[in-house]
Amino acid sequence: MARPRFRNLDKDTRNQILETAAVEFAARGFDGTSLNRLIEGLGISKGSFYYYFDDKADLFSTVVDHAWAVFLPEGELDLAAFDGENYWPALQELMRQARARARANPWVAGFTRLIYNPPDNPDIREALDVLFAKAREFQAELIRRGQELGAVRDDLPIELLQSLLVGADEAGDRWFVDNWERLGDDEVERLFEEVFAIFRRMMEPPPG
Amino acid sequence: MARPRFRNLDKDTRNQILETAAVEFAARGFDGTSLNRLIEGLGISKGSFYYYFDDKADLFSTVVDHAWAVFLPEGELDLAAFDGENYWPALQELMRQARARARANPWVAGFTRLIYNPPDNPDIREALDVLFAKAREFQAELIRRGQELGAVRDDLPIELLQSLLVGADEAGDRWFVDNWERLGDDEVERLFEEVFAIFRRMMEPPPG
DNA sequence: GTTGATTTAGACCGATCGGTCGAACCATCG
DNA sequence: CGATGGTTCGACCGATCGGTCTAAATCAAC
Repeated sequence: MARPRFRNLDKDTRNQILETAAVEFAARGFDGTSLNRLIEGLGISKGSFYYYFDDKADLFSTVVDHAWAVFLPEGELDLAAFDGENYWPALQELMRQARARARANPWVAGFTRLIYNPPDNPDIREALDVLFAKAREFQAELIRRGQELGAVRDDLPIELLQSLLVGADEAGDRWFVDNWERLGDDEVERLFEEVFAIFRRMMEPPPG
Repeated sequence: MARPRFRNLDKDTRNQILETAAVEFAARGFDGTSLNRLIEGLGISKGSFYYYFDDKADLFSTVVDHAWAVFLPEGELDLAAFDGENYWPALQELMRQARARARANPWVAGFTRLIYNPPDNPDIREALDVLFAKAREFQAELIRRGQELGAVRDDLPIELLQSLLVGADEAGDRWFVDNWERLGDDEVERLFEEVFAIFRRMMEPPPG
């Protein structure tokens, strides 16, 4: 994690550093991101960078925390408030917000892909593992709550169902982000409802 | 593409080079793969490597062609033979074979992810673009044939439906490959049929 | 203005990268 | 045997990498 003095910088400066680094890490991965080019792009010197961060891995860890804050839905999530009546609408609203965040921070989608090709550096692997374990647990809680309510099928290994859903969801996110401008908000909303209906049919107990 | 003399090598030697390179490229990407370490692992010298390949990009292109051969189903695919009766069983069989290939060549799954973080090298970008354009077109043809037969819904942009399906399919592939050993062939087959039923419900016109 | 702590700057380091090149090796000829 | 053409080898090159370090700039307190 960044040295304490990092907090002394302007909030804008801190944000610019973390966002720029996040975009670069998301696009090129940890090893693929050049620290030299990054700080040159930011207009800060090497000495300054190492004054605020221990090393490249330290910057990455800080960015991971930043990414997690963006990934999480706003406000606390009260699973107990989900009941048989509102489970599907509440889930749909969560996904709608997630899609909005994905559009506002397109690098987050790139970040999620880092887990598949982790670098050798063990600190980085651990930071990614922790991040994605949290994300997976969050998704799994939503699914399990649906199973408790009888809304979601429980005849498949939950990891399998979760994999299918997350895979489809990430692909859908990508498609919506890529085509949002062309389609306009209304068409996106209409298609999003269709897509959510597909997700719901994936999750519900199969007919027959 | 590799120099013509590459064909003079034993088929085993050629395969070992291409498979080892494929695994490495799939795991670390183009830029992340070290040519020095690769040839050291293969036990060949730098001089020998450059005797058969123009450069690293040339090796990559050759590997891409190799990957495409593995990705494609065996034998020719006759879309006209798909009719309303056998569309779903035929599609299921195609997916079953794809899953078997994914298990036998796990690096192919890693290869498909390269498209999301392409390196700067324009030759590599083009090789990847061509490869994935072929793959997408192949998938799209299957979907369009289903639409002609009235089996598959056509009220969504086909690229959206295709994205969702491919995203879920790749995630499912990954899960099956990771858990195959633990589950055994029979359980994998049972779960695969459940998963295909999910894909079918994603593709069919929605009820109601 | 002087002092001392904080912050910035960039020259420099060893390691590794992809790629070049000339020498050596080796089989097949006359 | 020597000559020849195909093949292998590894030292070497410039570029770039992440990281170190010292000196200068800046700021606050008196």
